[in-house]
This record gives sequence, structure tokens and C-alpha cells, in this order.
Amino acid sequence: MQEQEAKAYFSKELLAWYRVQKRDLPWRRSRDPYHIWVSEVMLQQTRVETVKPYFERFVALFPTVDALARAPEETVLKAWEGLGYYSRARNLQSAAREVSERYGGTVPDTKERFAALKGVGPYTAGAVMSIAFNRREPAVDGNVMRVLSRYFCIEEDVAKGGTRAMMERLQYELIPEGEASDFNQAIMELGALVCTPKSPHCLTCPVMERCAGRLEGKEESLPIKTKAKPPRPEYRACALVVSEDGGSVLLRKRPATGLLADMWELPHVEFAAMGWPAAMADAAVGDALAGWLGAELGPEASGAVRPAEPVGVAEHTFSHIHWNLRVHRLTAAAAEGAPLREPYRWVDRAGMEVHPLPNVFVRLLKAEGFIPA
DNA sequence: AATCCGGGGTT
DNA sequence: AACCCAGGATT
Repeated sequence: MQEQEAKAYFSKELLAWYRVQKRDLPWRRSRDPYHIWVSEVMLQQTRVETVKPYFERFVALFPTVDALARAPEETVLKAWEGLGYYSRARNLQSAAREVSERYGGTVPDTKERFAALKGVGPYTAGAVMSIAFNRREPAVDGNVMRVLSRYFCIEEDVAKGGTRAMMERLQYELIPEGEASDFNQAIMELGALVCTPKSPHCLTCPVMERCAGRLEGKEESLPIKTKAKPPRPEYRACALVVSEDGGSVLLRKRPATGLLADMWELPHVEFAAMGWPAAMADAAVGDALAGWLGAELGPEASGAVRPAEPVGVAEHTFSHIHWNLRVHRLTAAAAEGAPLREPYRWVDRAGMEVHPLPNVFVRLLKAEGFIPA
């Protein structure tokens, strides 16, 4: 049957190509399932080149499941600072604590047990089971969806759940006996190096001859995917309050759930939540922001917070929200000695080393000279 | 099935 | 300016 030949050809040629072309990546130098696990979580929605330095630092800081389990959450978040999707770090540590307590620190080698851990979905479960334990499990990520949809000319919407399930069955069939680890890495490697999203490099592809998508001239229009909604705009006023001596900055800790959970940040407030017009002039923003922050900090500080000067606009786009931050420098001299209400805190430069901040605020503090660039 | 959850590199 | 990246949790 022609279909079976196309599948056997794909598996054989891809595996041969991978043995020659595989990249030397930090997590490929380890056989430790914990290291493979950490790498897979970091690689969720994140590029290889971005992950490399984070992975090296993370496994140096937390070499074992038990070490990660014992660490303070803030230390883990600090090691994750700048990577994004911070719930990955919190879930990974939560899962490490479960593995430490329930399995004595040994990563479970069955899909059922491993997949039950926090932050481990169908992809990560399949990836760690196949790569670390060579178990025959599919691991369908964006690369696999793209490669399979092109090679087999599958025109289903890859954003649909049913398409993913179909891809998992297909990938399972393609795994050569005893080759799950290399094969799953090979198909992802092909997607990353050759079968790229735009303008795939078909002339260097090991399975070009029998690629149905290319033979149909559809290699650039596949995979078919419904496009995401554009992020909604949020207009916010943001306070940069540096202490009189210039040594500390006013930060606050975010709530334990939702956007940027448990991270630290400069105080800010949404215009719409305060009934302020989005087009408010700088002077008015400074006054309104000072009034708001004074009330936030409590009766002792109320009235002590004063506007100083507009700093400018900082913009930051999340996948679903676009922040437009009107940043103002404020003074709060009279409030510096008074006790601060939760979740606010004065943080000095040494303290910045242990408080995890989203990149948008790190950039802001560097631009304003509070953190060395 | 939608929506929420970061940040940045490619084209 | 899109697009999308070795996705998962929540609703």
C-alpha cells in the first residue's frame, strides 16, 4: 500500500537525517529525566536559543528534583525571570515537591503517573516519556503539527482539538520500533531547522521526494490554522517612586493567581478602573496617580505622595493584552519611614537580586538608571 | 471550545 | 505588522 510506503520512507529517512544533523543542545548532554523534564517545560512556547542560558543556570541552581523541591518559590521565580509564562515555574516546583514526597525524588517512568503532575500536559508527558525513557509515546507540538500536515497534506485546522488527536495517532504509527527517543526529537528538529513556518527549506529536506504538501504546491499554505484574536488594549498609569536617598524603589507583589502571579512590579492602575479618560494630559495623570497611590499606601502616607515628572510611555504586549503604561516619577518622602501596607515594599538594589520582576519593569528600571544596564 | 497565561525572534 | 515558538490550566 502506497500510504504505508510513504510512512516507512518518512520514518527511515528522517531518522537517518537526524543522526547526522542533530544539534548539540545542553539537555541532550544529559540522560537525567529531571533535566529532560526541565528543558521540556522551558521549551513550551519558547525558542531553543532563548532557553539555553536559562536551562544551564536552572540545573546549576537546582541540580535535582529534591533541590528544586526545597528551594523558596521566590528563588525559582527569580531563576525564571524573563522567560515568561511564570505559572510554568510554579507548577514545575509544585510537581517537584510531589515527586520528592511521593516518589522519593525519582521522576516517574510511566505516562499515567508523570502526566498527573502539575504543568505536565499531553505534549510534555509524551516528550519526557519518549526522550528520557524511550517509551513509544507521541509528543505533538507545533513542529510536529506543521511537519505532518505538510508531509501528509492534512488540511484540517490544527487549532482544533480533534486534529491534534489525529496527529498523535499518526505520529505513534510513525515511530520505528525502539526508536521513540530519537524519532520524536528528529521530527521536532526537522520542524525547527528545515520545515519552518514560512518559506520551508524543501531543497534540503530529507523527505522532500514524497512530501504530499510540496507535491501539491501547498508547502507554504500549510498548516491551516485559525488566527488568534488581537490583544485588547489597557491604558495604565505607573508610578516610579525612588526614595529620597535614591537607594530604594517602591514595589508591590502581585496576587498569587492570574497574570504574572507572585511576581513583583512597579505600582500601576488601569485608567478605566478609576474612571480616568484614556487621553488625560500628563500633568493630570501625575496628580491622579499620586492621589491614587497615597490612598493605596494607607492613611500615614496619604497626601505624602506627590507628582514629580512624567517619564514617558512603556508598552508591553502579552498574548491577549497590550499594556500602555504612562510612567510618572513620584516622590513620597514623608512616607518612607512609615510602615507600608501589603503588598507594597521598599526594595534596595541588593533586594532587586531576589525579587522577580517581569521584563517590562526590568527594562524600565534599567532605562531610569535604578538597575545597571 | 475559548480564553488566559510572557516574551521575543523571523519574515 | 504578522506570525508563532519543543503548551497547559481554567472555564
